[in-house]
Amino acid sequence: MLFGGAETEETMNKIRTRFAPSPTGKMHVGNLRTALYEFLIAKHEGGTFMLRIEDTDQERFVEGATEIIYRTLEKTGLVHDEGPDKDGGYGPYVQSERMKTGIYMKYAKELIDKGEAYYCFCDKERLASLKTEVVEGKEITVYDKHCLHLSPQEVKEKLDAGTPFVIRQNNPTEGTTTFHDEIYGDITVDNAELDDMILIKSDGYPTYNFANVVDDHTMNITHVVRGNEYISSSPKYARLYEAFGWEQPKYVHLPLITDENHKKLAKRGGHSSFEDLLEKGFVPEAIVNFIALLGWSPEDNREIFSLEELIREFDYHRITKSPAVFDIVKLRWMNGEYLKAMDPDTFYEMAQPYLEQAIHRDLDLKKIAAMVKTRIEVFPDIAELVDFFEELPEYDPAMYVHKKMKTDQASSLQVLTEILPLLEAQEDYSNDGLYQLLSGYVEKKGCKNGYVMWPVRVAVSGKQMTPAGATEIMEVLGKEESLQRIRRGIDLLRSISAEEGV
RNA sequence: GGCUCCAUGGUCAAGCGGUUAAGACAUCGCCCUUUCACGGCGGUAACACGGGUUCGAUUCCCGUUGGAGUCACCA
Repeated sequence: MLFGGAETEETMNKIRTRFAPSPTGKMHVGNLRTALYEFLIAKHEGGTFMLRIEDTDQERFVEGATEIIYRTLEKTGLVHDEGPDKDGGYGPYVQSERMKTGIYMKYAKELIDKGEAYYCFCDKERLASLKTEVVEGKEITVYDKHCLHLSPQEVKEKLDAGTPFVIRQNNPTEGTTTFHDEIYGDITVDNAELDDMILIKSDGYPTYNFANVVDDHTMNITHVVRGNEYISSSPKYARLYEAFGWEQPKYVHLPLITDENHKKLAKRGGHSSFEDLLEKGFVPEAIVNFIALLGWSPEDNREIFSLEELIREFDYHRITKSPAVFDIVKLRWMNGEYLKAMDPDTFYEMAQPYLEQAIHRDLDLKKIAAMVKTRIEVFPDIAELVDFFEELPEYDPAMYVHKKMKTDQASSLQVLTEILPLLEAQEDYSNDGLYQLLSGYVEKKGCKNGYVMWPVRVAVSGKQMTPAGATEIMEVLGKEESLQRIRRGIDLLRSISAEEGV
């Protein structure tokens, strides 16, 4: 339930959110989850979801990273309404291009005029000489406002001389600054904690901190949604808004997604990027569904959501505060649910490469796909499930012993020997035909189904577990191969009993 | 270390002063079964600790402890 004022304000001003990644490599799930929530917050209210590329760090720029961003958004269905490729009247949508318009410098100078920022000519050496302490291997420097006290004359001289400079925010040293977060509530810090952060770098590019604020404001972003790691710098952003006299957006800070050691998910470190997950055989829908539930839950107990359903259900007020461990085991389960629900043709299409990699002989892969569909969680699981189709493995005759089925090696030998002629005579090698044949034998024999099915299955697969029953396997294998495998089983069992006899 | 945030089972989580403290994954057991899986049924397992406030705290406040994030001319 919203307060009256907020409600009217929200319904009048259309929500605008933005996903603002920097093209520095892979898209890890933390980023993706941020994008997802930004998308959902906007779409839940019929608002606008925008993509903005933050490429102000030319050193960290990675070739192809922008393409990864586009591809990921496309595959996950997080369609942006505005972006570099979709002008919505707020462009350019790439910060390096925005910079060319002079926008950042213009606003930085406005701040200088107001006394809220200043030129700084300190070089690396001076900065290094500043009071620094080393904590856990990290150097901590607090700028001493040295250049704030330069006279206008001195500033002009240095500028004219072409001395390299940066522009720093001029933060107060007394009092406190408070900003309101939609999830975490009011957060207050002493202004003494606020460093005079750099707004414009010596290469003329704005820092993330500055560009972000300028862009969010000029692009009319209503809800700034971002990871929790930004919460400690948010007071500085709030001060920037104040300094400009701009209205603050709503802040929605998201709880961190961590690894199993409860540490922030690193961009590096393997299996946490969207692309890695795809490679590991996860489907985008499952990934999206899973990360949606990392930090948010619906009112009921439902867990399986399509993107459309998420849009409908997503209320950002139900976002959690505490961090969530990225549990790949549960993702696997969820992925399995998606595979089971998938229509057979789509499943076959996606499973085909994995099947072809495991099986090179001319078998009905479609039938095999249907067998494994409900038994795997991710596609790579297929390989070890179907490898026996390719070739009958060497197997331990002890597999013929099954207490519950009341089978042992002797009984198996007998069963196989007795049914071999029946199978040789059988023309219909369909699952139904074979099942009927063997059932008939069972009936005549007056034994349990498993008493004959078990040894047949073992003979024909050579495996402890298979994705299907004996007759289904034989159907796929065909008459010739099936008979061959059963004869091999008989040979194996005979040689054992001969040994024992001696 | 300073600052900030967080704290319900192994994990994701519901709960928003009075509940037998949901549900899901994982785990264990049973059933079903042409093995395994699927499916069905059931079990083990949690409010970090100490003070308050209150008739009554998992829930509100304070502290302790623990964890995390952050402290760049990176985002």
